[in-house]
Amino acid sequence: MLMQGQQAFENVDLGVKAVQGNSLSSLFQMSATETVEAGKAICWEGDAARHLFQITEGVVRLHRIIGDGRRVITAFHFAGDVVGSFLQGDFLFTAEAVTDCKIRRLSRKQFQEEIERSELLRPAYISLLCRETASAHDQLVLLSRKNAEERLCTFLMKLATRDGETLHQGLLEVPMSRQDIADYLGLTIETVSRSISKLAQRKIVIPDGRHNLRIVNLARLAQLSGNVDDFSDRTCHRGSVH
Amino acid sequence: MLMQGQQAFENVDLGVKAVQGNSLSSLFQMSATETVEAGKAICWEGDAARHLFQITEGVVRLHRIIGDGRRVITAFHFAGDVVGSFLQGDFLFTAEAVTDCKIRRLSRKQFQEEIERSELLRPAYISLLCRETASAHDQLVLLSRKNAEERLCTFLMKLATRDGETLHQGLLEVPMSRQDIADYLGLTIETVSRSISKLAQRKIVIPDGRHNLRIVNLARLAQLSGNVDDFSDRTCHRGSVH
DNA sequence: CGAGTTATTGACGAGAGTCAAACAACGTGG
DNA sequence: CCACGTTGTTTGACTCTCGTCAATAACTCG
Repeated sequence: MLMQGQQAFENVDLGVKAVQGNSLSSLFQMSATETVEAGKAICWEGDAARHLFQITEGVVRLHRIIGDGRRVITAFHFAGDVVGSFLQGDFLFTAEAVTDCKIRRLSRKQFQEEIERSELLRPAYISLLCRETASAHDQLVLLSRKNAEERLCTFLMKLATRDGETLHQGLLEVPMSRQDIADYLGLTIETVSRSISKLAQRKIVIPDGRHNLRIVNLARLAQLSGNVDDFSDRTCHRGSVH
Repeated sequence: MLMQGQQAFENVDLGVKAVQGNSLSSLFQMSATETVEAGKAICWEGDAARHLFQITEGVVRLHRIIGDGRRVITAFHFAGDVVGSFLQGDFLFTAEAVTDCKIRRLSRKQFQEEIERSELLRPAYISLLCRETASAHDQLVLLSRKNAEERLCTFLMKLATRDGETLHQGLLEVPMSRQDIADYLGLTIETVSRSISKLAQRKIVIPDGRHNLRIVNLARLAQLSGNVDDFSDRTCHRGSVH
């Protein structure tokens, strides 16, 4: 669901986090960069989806609210990702900045015209849609059949191995709050917290403040994620933290 | 995730269940019809996805197996639906016939060429992909935050209100087994069974054999499905049993 | 440094899973 | 057409994971 853009990236690291490279990115190049403060919304569920967004910096969460206020985070998106690619009418989610973000905006009309026009962009767009769907299916599996620990490990694995993420001595930044993680994994904040504590006890990770985790044993984390052939090819090319 | 094809359908009821109408269907017209016995596989997870399929008759389930044999059904597909639209490399699921089926097959290569060629088919295809993703997100919400009863009611609602389904005096055919339903809803067979029994006690549905349910109180079912504005527009145009 | 927020930990309970037995539906063959 | 075996479903008793509620601790920011 996220990192969608990234498999196609050339990802030349430009010192800072590299963002360019995805051919769809070129569409957003000419748009002005907007700044979104952490916690602020980018768009609202139910509103007409008149724009798509590309994140050039920061992390964004997409969520839906059901009935009595239960919140579901359907995806996290990172620098380089496009938000709203699969919308046809209204926004099906509210997008909010997890951290301070920089984004670019493109009208859906223009986006569609450009896609229609360009023989090059079209396959890139279709490919993106396909990967979004595939990612959503991965998340279905997680929510359907994995226990709390497996969910958390899957999440951390994806964060740790996502393109554009480089772990310096295993240090992983986790920008989202426990509540965000819980709502993404279909758990409660307490269960997320306990699961992290258990991993810490077993010396698989070492928490460092709220938003940093030192990954001591990535291989073990992969095993615990409950994926069939953990940490082999699959974990990599299936990619997406989504 | 499923019924994807159907929103675009004109769905003229031809006495039997109508299947034609979706513009993508035209692609499969020239292919020979194959017969697949109930329980038999149409394609396997991990194999190269060389074909797409259209179901012309019957019901199909898509599933993935995780680690120690846990099965997740990611979607059910019905007559008119296209299976495999969002694949790029390998099949990400095994497709099996729930009932005896008739299907048509089209090579992915040819499909892609035709899509590229036709100004008409392309938006239809993109639209299909978008709806697949949107449907997957609906299922994320279900698996993430709904309890057993809500899951079951959501499922029955979608079955009952899906395009191409006409309830005669509330009689709903449920072709899939309890195990299928359980694996689709992220529950066990026992929990599904108990949930149905409870709905029956409350006279909301009346079971009739294994594969029939008389829906006595559709409105109540909608309320219990835990969707915000149940049974109003949303339930309908969001559609998809998926 | 201190108020407010976010995270951790513990005690407890509920909802769904597990195991096992009884039961109903279906298909086959006599 | 009915007996019988097979398979799928229902129901009950029990267990366990995760959710709930509540208290404490850690971080953040003015």
